[in-house]
Amino acid sequence: MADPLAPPRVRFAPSPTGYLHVGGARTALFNWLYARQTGGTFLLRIEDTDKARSTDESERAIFEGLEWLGLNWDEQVVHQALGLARHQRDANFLLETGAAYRCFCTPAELEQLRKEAAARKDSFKYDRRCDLLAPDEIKRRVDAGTPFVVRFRVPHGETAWEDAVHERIAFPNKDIEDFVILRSDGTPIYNLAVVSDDIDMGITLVMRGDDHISNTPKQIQLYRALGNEPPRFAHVPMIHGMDGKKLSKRHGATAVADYQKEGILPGAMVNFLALMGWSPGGDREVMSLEEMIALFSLDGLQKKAAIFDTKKLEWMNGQHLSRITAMQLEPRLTSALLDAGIASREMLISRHEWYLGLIDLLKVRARTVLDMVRQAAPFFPGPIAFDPEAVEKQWKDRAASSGILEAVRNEIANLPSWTPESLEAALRALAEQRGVAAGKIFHPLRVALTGLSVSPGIFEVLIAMGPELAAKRLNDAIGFLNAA
RNA sequence: GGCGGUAUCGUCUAGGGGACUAGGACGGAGCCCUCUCAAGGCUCAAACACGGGUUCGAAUCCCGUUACCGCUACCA
Repeated sequence: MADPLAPPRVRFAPSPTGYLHVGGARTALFNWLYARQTGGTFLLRIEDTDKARSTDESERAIFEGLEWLGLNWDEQVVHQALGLARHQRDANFLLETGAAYRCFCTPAELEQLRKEAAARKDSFKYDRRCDLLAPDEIKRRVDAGTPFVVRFRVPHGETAWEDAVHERIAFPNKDIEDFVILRSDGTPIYNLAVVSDDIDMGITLVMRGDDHISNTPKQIQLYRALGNEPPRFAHVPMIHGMDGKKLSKRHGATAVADYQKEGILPGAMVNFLALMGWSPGGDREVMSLEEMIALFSLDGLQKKAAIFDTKKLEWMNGQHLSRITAMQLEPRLTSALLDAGIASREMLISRHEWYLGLIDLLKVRARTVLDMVRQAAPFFPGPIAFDPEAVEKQWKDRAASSGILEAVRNEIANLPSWTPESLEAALRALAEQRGVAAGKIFHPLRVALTGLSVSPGIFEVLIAMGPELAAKRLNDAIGFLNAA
């Protein structure tokens, strides 16, 4: 920590080897919230030193995921691979200062040593044999072009730090082996690259998953050997699946893009993610991004892994759906509607007021925007399917149902005014006239209009549909019933 | 195996020595509202892993045990 008063600099450092995972998104979110609250800087670094696994597509997926969530980063994106020269310089510096040494052991030899240790039921730790090589022997091998890796010589003692979420964590150095920092091909290993980059980027707080706890003592040693004070560390808990294991594809969707496709709002996703491992205290749950920025605190970070519960995510989404305005929701629903082929852009533009009203009608009882798409279909001209269960339940007696629908069609066709009140009055009167409960009219009518047994209030449905479409839906239903 | 981490309702969590008969939320059960479904309101079931300390007093502090998780690569 160079200057405790300087604004913090934090980073999110994913490796581009897949999609943006919800766990990664959550780590990014915490860093982002911290930076935004403190007036600090949030940086993005792509850890692409593993050429074999890194792809441009995954890098794009990470950008798109973060953008969708609204987690904008400051400054230029850093690509770790571009720091190669500096990584090598740092490794050489450590070699020169004697903090590191060359190791000529081949992977095969190492493998053999591991096997032997396993046979003895010992835990393997590199025995430093190459550190014992005489200087002229080392020179001879280097001159002969023998490949070598660079290993960091872990000093005696203990490495400890005050973690922002765990308090003090300490490792006896004897348990840390002399780890490799530079491969025989001259490329850096993770721990070196991370420390070199974090120093270079001026990172003051490293907030990351707690699966990095055991890397931390190695990194602290590197900071010191490189002549730098280590930053603060905050190790946040993992996110697990419902079975308590690390969240993976087996648990269903783990990519934030999957939730985007399923119609989760970014605000809800971020809100839900924030609550996995963080609590503002009290009973606060549904929050906007702004509220979270204001409330965020390292003190509220949880130590325990959280289990990803999609049920609660959906509930959260429902909450955000009901708080958001039709206007705010419009762009997201529009693209979903277009994708589903339910409406055309022209249709939505030409009846904009009506469209906004429809959104208000639907969003109350939807949990995702995909729910809304499903519920929106009947309000557009395309044909609808009659849900078999709804038919079974509400149109049990086909002839009678058909009769009711015809009566309704005639009744509302001649209505002088087309308002919720006039429609309700007319339909209730019809029920009375036929000597049946109002529900006996409303329910079959709902199936006729929407094909479903679930919809907004029936009069609102009629209004939103308008006389023309409603008549068409009724005729279709009557035709369906008479044909059967 | 070694090392490290964690442990409050099924799940997310509040709690930071007395206010705890352990609070809220999701999910579950039920009731109310009601043309259906949501939303909303109300009610119920549901937890301090175990064992020792420390203390007048422990969910809260300490130590063990157990369970779970992570790391243990020339991956990140």
